[in-house]
Amino acid sequence: MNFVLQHKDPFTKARAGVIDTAHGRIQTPIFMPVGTAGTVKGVHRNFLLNKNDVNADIILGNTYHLYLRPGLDVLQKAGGIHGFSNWDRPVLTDSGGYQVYSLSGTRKLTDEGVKFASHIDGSKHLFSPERVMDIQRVIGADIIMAFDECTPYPCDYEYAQKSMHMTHRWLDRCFARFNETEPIYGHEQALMPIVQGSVYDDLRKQSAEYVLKHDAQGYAIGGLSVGEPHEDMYRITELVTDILPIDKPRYLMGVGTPENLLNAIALGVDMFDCVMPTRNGRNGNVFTTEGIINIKNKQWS
RNA sequence: GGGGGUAUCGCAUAGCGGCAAUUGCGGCGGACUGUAAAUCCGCUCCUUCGGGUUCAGUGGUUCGAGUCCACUUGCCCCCA
Repeated sequence: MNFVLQHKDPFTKARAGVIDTAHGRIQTPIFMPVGTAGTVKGVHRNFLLNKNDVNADIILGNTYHLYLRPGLDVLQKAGGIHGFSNWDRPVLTDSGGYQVYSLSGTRKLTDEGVKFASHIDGSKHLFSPERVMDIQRVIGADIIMAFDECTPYPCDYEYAQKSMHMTHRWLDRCFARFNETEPIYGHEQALMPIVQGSVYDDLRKQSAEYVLKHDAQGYAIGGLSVGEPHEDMYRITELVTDILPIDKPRYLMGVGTPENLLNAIALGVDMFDCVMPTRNGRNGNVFTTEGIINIKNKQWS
């Protein structure tokens, strides 16, 4: 994977660039539709591909969900996520770090990793940083994410700090495993670290500096858009993008609303993903220049 | 013509003597930020919040009837 920064906005920190992957080119800033289990819910494939429609340069998949269903055997036989989903453009897989947060009721967190009780059948599965790297090798996305803990909000300082250090140790283990393994399907995979530290400036600074010790091809900001005030989200985003290298893409995970996207782009973010358009779309919401409308309400039909 | 069944709040259903009355759908409103979400949460007879008026209609039994009885009406089934 290779990133070329093409333009910088003279008035804000916004940038435009190009990411090249084995499965094609991604123009940044980019919004990546979320296709958790290998398909973007509620959006027809043609609509996703057509030049005049979404024309998605890249979509997301999720390690936890794909691992549980269809499972690694099926994925490997299909030639990875690209074969399984019949999608030949780039794919990024989230590591399951978000599920550490969203499935907090059915998992056990230790330094070794996370023991999940499957939301499908209750079966137990240990996700360690090493295991998550191995799984993402089998899934075969072009960009894979480090295993982290997405901290909740609110999150007290002590917990945020402890969690951040654990995420850092996990990051080192992710890179160690990543570096001692090879892609399975012959195309390059890039591993992205994730900055944590909740809404605490000093932790975020520390985390942003820590992840840089790994020479990655892009850096992500996680643990935001989990219910914190927007001003916290923007302040932390700017604090982190100011530390991250100029010549590497920055990925703000889980963001967001149209307004969030524009503001974060102005703060120097290049990549985004969010379930909001697909989930809200399935629930009848449409974002318009006049505001949000609910097309399930009769007045719009 | 003879016999049997049935009627509940837009639709579909529950109800077997203490009921403003179950559930689903529909309708209306809201929520949703690295997807346990085509999900979830309200409201859905009227009300001046005290209460009022309801289960096809009319009458009856009963302290009390959507529930039991009689008749009327509508629909459904079977036999001619």
